[in-house]
Amino acid sequence: MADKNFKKPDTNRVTMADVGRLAGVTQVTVSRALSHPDKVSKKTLHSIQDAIAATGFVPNAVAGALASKRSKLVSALIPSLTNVVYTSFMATFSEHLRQNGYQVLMSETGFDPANEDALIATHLSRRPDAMLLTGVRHSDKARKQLQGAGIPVVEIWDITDIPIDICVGFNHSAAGRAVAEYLNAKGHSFAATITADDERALRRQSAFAERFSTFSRTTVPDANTGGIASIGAGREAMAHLIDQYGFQSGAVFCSSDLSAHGAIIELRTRGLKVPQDVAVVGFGDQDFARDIDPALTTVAVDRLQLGHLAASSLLDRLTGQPTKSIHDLGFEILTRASA
Amino acid sequence: MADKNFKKPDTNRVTMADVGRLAGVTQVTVSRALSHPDKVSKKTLHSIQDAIAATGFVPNAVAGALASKRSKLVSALIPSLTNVVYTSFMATFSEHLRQNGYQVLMSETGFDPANEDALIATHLSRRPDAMLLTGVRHSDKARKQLQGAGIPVVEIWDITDIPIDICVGFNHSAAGRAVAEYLNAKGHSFAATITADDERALRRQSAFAERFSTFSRTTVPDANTGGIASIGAGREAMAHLIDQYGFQSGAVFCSSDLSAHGAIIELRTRGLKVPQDVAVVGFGDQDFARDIDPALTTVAVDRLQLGHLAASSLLDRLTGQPTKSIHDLGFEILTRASA
DNA sequence: CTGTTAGCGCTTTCAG
DNA sequence: CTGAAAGCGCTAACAG
Repeated sequence: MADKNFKKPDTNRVTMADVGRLAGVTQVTVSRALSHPDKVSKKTLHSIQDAIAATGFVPNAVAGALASKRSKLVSALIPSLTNVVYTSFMATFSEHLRQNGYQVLMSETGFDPANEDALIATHLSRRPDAMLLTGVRHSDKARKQLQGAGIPVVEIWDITDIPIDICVGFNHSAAGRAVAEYLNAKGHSFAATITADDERALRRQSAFAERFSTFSRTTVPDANTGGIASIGAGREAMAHLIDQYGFQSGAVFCSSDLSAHGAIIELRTRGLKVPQDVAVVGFGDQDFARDIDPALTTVAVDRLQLGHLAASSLLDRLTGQPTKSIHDLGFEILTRASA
Repeated sequence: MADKNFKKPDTNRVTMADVGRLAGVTQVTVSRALSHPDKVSKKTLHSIQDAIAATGFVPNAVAGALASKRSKLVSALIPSLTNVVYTSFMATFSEHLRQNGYQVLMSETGFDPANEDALIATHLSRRPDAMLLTGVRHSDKARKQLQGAGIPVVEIWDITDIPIDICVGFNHSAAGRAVAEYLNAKGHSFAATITADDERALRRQSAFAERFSTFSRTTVPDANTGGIASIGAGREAMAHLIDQYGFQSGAVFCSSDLSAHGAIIELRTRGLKVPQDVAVVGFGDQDFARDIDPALTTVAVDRLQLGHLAASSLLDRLTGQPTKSIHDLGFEILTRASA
C-alpha cells in the first residue's frame, strides 16, 4: 500500500542480445549455448562463454519462464519456519530439487488454516512448476485453485485416500494408538498428554486418549500448550498437570520432543524421577532426543526419506514418469530411557 | 540434467484478456482494475471483479515482473534452515516484507563460502528487487555481481565499515570481549570455549580468549564442535574439555545456546555442579535459555529488531527513502543462573 | 550448426 | 475513465 511505484534505476542490464553482439552471433544462439551447449559449435560456444564472462551476463529467468512456461520454481508452504521438524525436512527437499535445477519458494502458513488460501494464490501467481503443502486438510477453494493450475502437488506429513495429487506421510491416529499400547505394555495405568494446537497433534492425542482409556478405564487429562511447542510450554503444561490433576505418577505423551524435554525439566525440578515416577514420551525424534538426560523415548518418522520422496515424486511427475500417489512412511517408537 | 524438456500440459490458463472479454473491457482495463482500482469506474470494477471470480483468474506475476522490471521478490541467503537463530529472524523479516507486497525467496548457503557465489547468481537470475545476505564476508565476484544488479542489499548479523549497501548487526569481537570481562568480574580464573565452525563464532571465541588471557595469564582451551551447534555436539565438546584438559572448574563460553545446553547436561551427568563447579555462558538467547535448569546466562541480540530493521531498511531503499547504511544493534549479557 | 519469426501475458506510455 | 500500441528478454518452432 505504501507503494511509491518506484521505478528501478535502469541498471544497464546485459541481455543475450548484448552477449551475442560481442560474440558475433544472434541472441538465439546465445540462448542455445546456455541450454543446449551440444547443439552449438565448439568455436562459437567459446566466444559466447568469453562474451558472458566479459559482460558479467546473468540470464533473466523471468523472461525465460514467461517464454517457456516453466519457472523452475517449486512452492512450499510449511506451518512454521522455526520448527526444526519442518525445516529439517525442507533442507532435504530443497537440496534434492536444487540438484535438479529447481528453486524452492517457501512460505510460512502459521497454524491458521485461513491463511493458506491466500498464500496459495500468491504462490500460484509466480507460476511454480509444482507445489508442496503440509497436511491433507485444505479448503475446497484451495483444491480448486491447485487443480486449475495443473501442476503436481505433494501433501506431506499425513496421508489420505484422496490426495490432491500425491501425499507422503503417515497415519497420525495410528501413531497415537501405538504409543498408548506401548505405555500399557510397560504397565502404566495412568496417562496424560501435552499437546500443541496443531491439527495433526490433536489427532494423535485423541487416538491416544481413546485407546489408552480402553486399557486403564480412566480418562486421560490433556494440557494444551497453544500454538507452538517449546521447552517452556512443555514445562508449563507439566506444571499444570501436576498442580491441577495431582499427576505425580504415570506416563505423559507429548506432541513434540520439545515439550517432552520441558516436561522432563519440570519433573526433575520438582524432585520427581523420570521414568520411575513419571515416564515421558515425545514425538519427532529431534536430534537432541538422544542427548538429553534421560534420553527421550519418542516416535520417529524418517524425515530424510520424507524429504526425498516428496521431492522425487514431484520430479517424477515433472518428467512424466509414473508415480505412486500415496506413500505411507509409517513410524517407529524408539525406546530410550525416559519411558 | 535428467531434464526431459517436458512441456507443461497447457492448462487453459485464464488471462487478463479472458477476464476483460467477459467483463466487456480490454485487457489493459483489467490490469488497471487490479493495480490502480481507483482509476477505474465503480461499474467496470464490479464487472471485472465478477469476471475474475467466475473465471478463477490468477494473475501471472512472471509476465508482470518482466514488463514492469519489478519482481516483488526479495532473495535471502542464510547459512542454515534448521538453526532457529536464523529462521526466527527470517520469520520476522518475511512477515514484514509480505505486508508490503514482497515475497521472500530463501536459500541455505551452508557454511561453505564457495557455495554462496553460485547461489547469488541463481537468485539474481530471478531478478529479485532486493537481497539479504548473512555476514559481511563476501567474495569480490559476489560484490561485483550484486553491484551490477543495482538492487538494495542488506548484510545481517555483523557489521563492517564498508557494507555492500546496508548492514545491520553487531560487533562479534566486542561480544567475545564482553563475556571475558563478565566472567573475570565474577572471579573466574580458568576458562574454556566451545565453538562451532562458523566464521562469526570463531571471531567471538578468539576475542574472548585474547581478552580472558590478559586477566588470567592462562591459555583458553577450545573445543570445536564442527559445523553445526547442537546439544549433542555441546555434550561431546564438554566431555572433551574434561577428559583432555581436566577441566572441572572454571567457566565455559559456548558459541551457541544449544551447545551450552549440551555442556550443562554433560556436566551434570558427571556430577559437576553448574555454576558452582563450572559456569556456562551461551550465545543467542534462544527461547529455551530461560527454561532449562539452571537457567542459561547468555548473550542476547535483539532478533526482532534485527528482522525489522533489515526489512525496513530494504523497504526504504525500495521506496527511495534515505536510510542509514550501518546499524549497530549491540548485544546484552543476560545474567541468569548458569554463570 | 545458425538465423528468422512469433509470441509468452503483462505494464507502460500516449491518445482519446 | 478507457483503449491502442509497443515492448520486457527470453524460448520455440521452422527454415536454411
